[in-house]
Amino acid sequence: MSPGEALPPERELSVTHEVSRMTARKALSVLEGEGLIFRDATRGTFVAKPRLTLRVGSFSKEVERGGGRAGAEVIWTREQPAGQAAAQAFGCDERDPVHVIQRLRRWDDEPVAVETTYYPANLLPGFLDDELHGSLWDRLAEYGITLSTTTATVEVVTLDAEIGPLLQARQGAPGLHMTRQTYDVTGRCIEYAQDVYRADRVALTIDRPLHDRVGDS
Amino acid sequence: MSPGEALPPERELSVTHEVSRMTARKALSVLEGEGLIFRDATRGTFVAKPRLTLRVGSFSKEVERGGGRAGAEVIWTREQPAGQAAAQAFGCDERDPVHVIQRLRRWDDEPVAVETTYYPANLLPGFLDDELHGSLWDRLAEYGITLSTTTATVEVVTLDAEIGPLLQARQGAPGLHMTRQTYDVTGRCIEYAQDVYRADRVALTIDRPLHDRVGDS
DNA sequence: CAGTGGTCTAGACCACAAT
DNA sequence: TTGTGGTCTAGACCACTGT
Repeated sequence: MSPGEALPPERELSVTHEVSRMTARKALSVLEGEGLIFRDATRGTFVAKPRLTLRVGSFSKEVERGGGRAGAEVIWTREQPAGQAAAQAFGCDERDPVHVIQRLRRWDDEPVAVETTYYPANLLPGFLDDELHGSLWDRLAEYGITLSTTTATVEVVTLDAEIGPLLQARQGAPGLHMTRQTYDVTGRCIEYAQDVYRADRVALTIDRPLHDRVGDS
Repeated sequence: MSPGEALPPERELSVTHEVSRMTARKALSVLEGEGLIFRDATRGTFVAKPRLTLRVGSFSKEVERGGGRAGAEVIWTREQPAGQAAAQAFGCDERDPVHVIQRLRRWDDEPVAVETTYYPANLLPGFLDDELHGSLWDRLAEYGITLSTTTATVEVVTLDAEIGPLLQARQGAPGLHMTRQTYDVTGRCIEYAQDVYRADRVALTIDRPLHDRVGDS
């Protein structure tokens, strides 16, 4: 079947396959989790488009498959105390101020990720007052910051009542949670980020030189 | 609650919270997907240990959290025609022979991943005849191969009837599927691998230098 | 209004393990 | 035998949408 094509209604599937509707729904939920189909509460169930493949760090120019238009929409910005997680990343005090930016990342108008990014406020005065729709790394360059390395941790989560609606996914849908820290050439942590991707719509890809630690698969 | 502690039975939860058992099960399934609890069909429901954190592309010496003992158990080995996916990775013909090794990776005796690895057979005569429990990359070094970079793609899958039992997970549990290609210093693809992790038990971490492509977050 | 998926109920039977 | 989770049933009501 082709993307966009409609599947039979759940009630019809349950009759034709001689199972209860709950059982038919469970089977469809597996396909939904795999990203093969999607459901619309009022219209029905449809074949999904293939997953997008994004590079780690989610860079707008670096989408592998699924051509289209990238976009980042600012949901909110805030200046606040760092708190425990960001303070640990930056090696600062929990009360030190940080800039926080939450953005919705789209591909072809389809929401694929919610990105919450933290920066030390003292390094970046006025950072929140200017353009935040484009590349934040380009903005950092304006402050004379040269980035060097990223470390990221990925795990599977369940989309909650806060993130799910932003991604137009139902609560309970599978998500990929990525925690990122980006360092500049002096080894200082400049960026701390928490990204949540729609796991049914996205695959992540990573290039990694093995440099001096070839070793022990 | 502490790891290993038992939760009340589903039937009891459904009474005390005044919901049907199916509804209680659904709530528990969210916690199970998050890796916070696990269920044993005959013993009950228990609080899980924290997830392990593994580094991408490497293993035994590189576990971040969750100290314990790593192990790799060979499930099977095989010499076969490359097939479409491996041929594309190696840039060879689909009929060229490859060595294939499937191993079960454990941490503290707990199965965390199934790893299926492909190597061009002509480069590695006798590769399957020797020790395969330890580091395969060390074995490659014996053939004079120096590895250089890895590229990996990660996506969320549902564990099927083949992989699920190997990981001692029930069918339908969430998994992380990683496709890896490792290249040597001449730019030749040496290793093609398909890994499946228990998503409820594992987080993946990646270090990545940004080198010459700082860009456009 | 009819039709969709989302949710929930109150049962039922199963396999399995411990007692 | 008892108790556990795993599965399934045959309904029900809801919110929402398009006609």
